[in-house]
Amino acid sequence: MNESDTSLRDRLVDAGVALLAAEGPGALTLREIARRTGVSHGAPRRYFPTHLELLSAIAGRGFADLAGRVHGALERETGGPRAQVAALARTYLEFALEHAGMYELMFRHDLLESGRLGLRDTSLPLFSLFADLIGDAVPGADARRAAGALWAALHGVAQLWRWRSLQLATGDEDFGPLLDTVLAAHLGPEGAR
Amino acid sequence: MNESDTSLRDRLVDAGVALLAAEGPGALTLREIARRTGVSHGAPRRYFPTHLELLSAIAGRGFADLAGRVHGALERETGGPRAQVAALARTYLEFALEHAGMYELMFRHDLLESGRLGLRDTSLPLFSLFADLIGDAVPGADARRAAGALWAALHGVAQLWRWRSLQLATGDEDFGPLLDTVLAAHLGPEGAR
DNA sequence: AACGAGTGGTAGACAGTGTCTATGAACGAG
DNA sequence: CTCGTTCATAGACACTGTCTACCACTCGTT
Repeated sequence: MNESDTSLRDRLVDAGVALLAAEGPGALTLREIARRTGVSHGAPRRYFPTHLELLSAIAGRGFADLAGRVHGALERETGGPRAQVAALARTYLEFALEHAGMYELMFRHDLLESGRLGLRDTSLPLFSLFADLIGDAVPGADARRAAGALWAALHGVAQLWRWRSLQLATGDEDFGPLLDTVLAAHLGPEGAR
Repeated sequence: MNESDTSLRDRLVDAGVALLAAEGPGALTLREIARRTGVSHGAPRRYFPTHLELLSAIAGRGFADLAGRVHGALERETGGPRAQVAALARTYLEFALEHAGMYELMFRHDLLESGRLGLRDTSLPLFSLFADLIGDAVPGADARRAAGALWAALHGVAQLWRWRSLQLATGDEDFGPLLDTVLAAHLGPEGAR
């Protein structure tokens, strides 16, 4: 038995992540995940008493992944706060678009037990980091409010872009110009500090 | 028979809208809608061959309702383009928060047959109107892009606010200040024109 | 060494879902 | 009167999430 050296719990989440990437959140049936893991449909119940908890564990992988990418991008970008915010924003958007299914799941609060399971513990510190950067990048403003506004804008772009509404509305085919517009609006024009 | 003078088609959508307001998108089962309309579970099929089409018809009511409110708000507000954009934004957000279930459904593209069914015919003109206003309010910018950015921000605020993430992040309990932040970012500070 | 208790997974049942199909009632046109 | 057409009913099917009874296995205790 060389595949049970990783626990069934992890293998279920692995299968879920793969299935999510391949077919989207709608395909994340409990039974299909069990099937792909090679166990019976009742097996997941021992580790995830309910479907929501399994989905939440899968989404947790997404939050951790996103946090890792953001931190990586911030370490790579050393051009001052404004450039760091821009890098963070671009990373966030790229994640949302490249991992569309995962991103969708992460914000389907009806599928996740929102309160529990460290989602808060993963994304709140990330937001605080974001707010600190914004505070440095645009010194005058209320940092938390400004960060909330920019985050909302990014989330909105991610969502509406994936649904192709923004391409239709703006005529763009790349999200770069729109992202620049958003950043300029929230951080001031590019040259400023 | 005094309730069949409105067609079954309309009664189904009515029941769906009511159910949506009462219990959210998850409760919008074909069979439950049929039950509440007082017909068998197979009856809707004649008017809505698939579940998605019924849901799309329900969402269509939402788009029409939103468009009506926006036009009403614009007629009521006569203080120039910037004030009109602000009124539109506030109306949009209030709709999203007061009709949370409907708004959620309207942007669940996995439940709607996005292309078809005049959603495009309802919301694209609305967006063009929006872009024109923006063009008047902030004359320098690319109107479509600026409108797209602001729309995305509004959508993001609506979504994250409902999910209570923004309250948690900003500490606010009313979305007013955050909305002002968003508007100031995209339209310039309040006094300007 | 033998046993009893957990642990971890199986398999079947149940109510509920969306879709499909066969059936039947009502009704207007010829 | 009869034939078609329209509209709704009812049952079946495969599938879902949850629940429960069962069983194989391991491990610590006596």
